[in-house]
Amino acid sequence: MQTKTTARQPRKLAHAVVERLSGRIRRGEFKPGDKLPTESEITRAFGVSRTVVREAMSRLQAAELVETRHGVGTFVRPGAGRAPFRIHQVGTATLNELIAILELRISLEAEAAALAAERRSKADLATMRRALDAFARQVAQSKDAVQADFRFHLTIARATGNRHFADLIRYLGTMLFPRTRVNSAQLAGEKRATYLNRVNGEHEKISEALERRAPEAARMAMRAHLENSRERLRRAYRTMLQS
Amino acid sequence: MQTKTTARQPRKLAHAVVERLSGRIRRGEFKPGDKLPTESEITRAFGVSRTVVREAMSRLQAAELVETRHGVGTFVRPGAGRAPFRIHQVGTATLNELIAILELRISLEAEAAALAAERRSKADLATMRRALDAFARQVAQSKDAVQADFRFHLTIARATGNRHFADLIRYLGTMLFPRTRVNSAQLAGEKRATYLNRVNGEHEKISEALERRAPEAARMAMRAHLENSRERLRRAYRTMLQS
DNA sequence: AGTTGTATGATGTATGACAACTTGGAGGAG
DNA sequence: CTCCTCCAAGTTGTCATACATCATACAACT
Repeated sequence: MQTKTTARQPRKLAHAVVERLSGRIRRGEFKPGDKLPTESEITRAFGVSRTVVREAMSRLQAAELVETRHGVGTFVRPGAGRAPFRIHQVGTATLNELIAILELRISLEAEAAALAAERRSKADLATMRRALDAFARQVAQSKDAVQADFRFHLTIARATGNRHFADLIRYLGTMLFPRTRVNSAQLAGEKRATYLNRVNGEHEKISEALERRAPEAARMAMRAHLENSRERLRRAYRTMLQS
Repeated sequence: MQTKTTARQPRKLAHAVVERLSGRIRRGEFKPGDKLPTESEITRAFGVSRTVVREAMSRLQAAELVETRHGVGTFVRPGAGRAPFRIHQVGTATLNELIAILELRISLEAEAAALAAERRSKADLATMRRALDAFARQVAQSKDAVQADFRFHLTIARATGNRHFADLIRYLGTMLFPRTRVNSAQLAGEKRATYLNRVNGEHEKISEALERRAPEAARMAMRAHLENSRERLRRAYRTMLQS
């Protein structure tokens, strides 16, 4: 009963159906808005059971390639084929991977700081202030102030008025969060405190530039802050390898 | 038989199961590496058929929250809950939306140009040259040289050696491609030619900076190029509204 | 001890039936 | 003739059952 087309790899039939259908969508054989064949038609065409077809449909839906309306059919969604941006890190967090992501952050946050300096509202300054205070408080309690740190950066991104900056920076943040925490955990006692205080000082410089509505100063301060971060990262890894 | 928990909205049972399971995963009740209950257990727990459970599983897989191994079970993937970055534009392409995306591009490509000026290989210069030639050729044939334009920018992104720059810029490019084409189609004849020649000149300036390994010059040239793009966009929309 | 066989439980697929929903058109009321 | 109602056909959503395939643990055999 089964056709020879996919007989080689009988495991994951649904996967094969997904591949072929999504291929035809991306290739433009099914254009956005088109109604693609009914489940029973696909069943006949591919020689698989409806179970498999439904599983495949489910995946296409999850990929936001199609949209199915109960009792009507499934349709190709407008803007199909645009894969979202994602960072495919290959498990191992190499130093180079982290630095690559940091380069992206430098690029984005430097510009974001400049834009925010022009556009920030008083409310933005207030939430920024709260983040900075929380940071200082956490440092005093010998905690890793990672959350407050992130909130500070995110507030600046939001102050640009361009939500894409905030979205992207948050995404990048979630990517390298677990690791930065590990890194700061490497340091202990005195060193850790001085390190965090220096970070705090850099944050204050950025904040000050935003208050003064000084775009170029903000850009430079943010760039310096993140480049210092990069250097700290390099050093941390070197000492880690030596121990 | 059915529990009251989701009886209100009997449509999309699978969706409900997905919500509850993904919620428990994000909430940390199921940690990465954990094996979550078998399909029959979930069937009993939620009072739905195995069909629904499998549909839910399928979506969780597609979302890369879990991974199922045949004959063993389904496990929570490490790094679950990190949604990829995507631009949620709501159909209508307002001017502000396009400018917001362009701001991102400015931020990224300016830095990319600077990095590429330091790191570019001779091969990079060659492919850049090819893109520029193709651009000029297309302009001579009165075609919209969008593809060649994009290839030029993408080559620079790749020359940074940081693949994330290339990935992101390509993503942004696919976002605003259809529209830029529309815009350049607005212009006709003489104006279009002078416009494209000016773009070509700006490209050449960037290229020259990359050859000279002059990071700051490359950064400024790229920034000027894209800011000009932004102004052209503003003008095009203004004239469009008047007609 | 080391290998093989087998039992068990898990996911993958097939099949048939019915429920819920949408749409379009037949048929009656005005 | 027009409009409304209602139903019938077609499609997706859900259920139930059975069997196939895979992975693992443990018993049995050499």
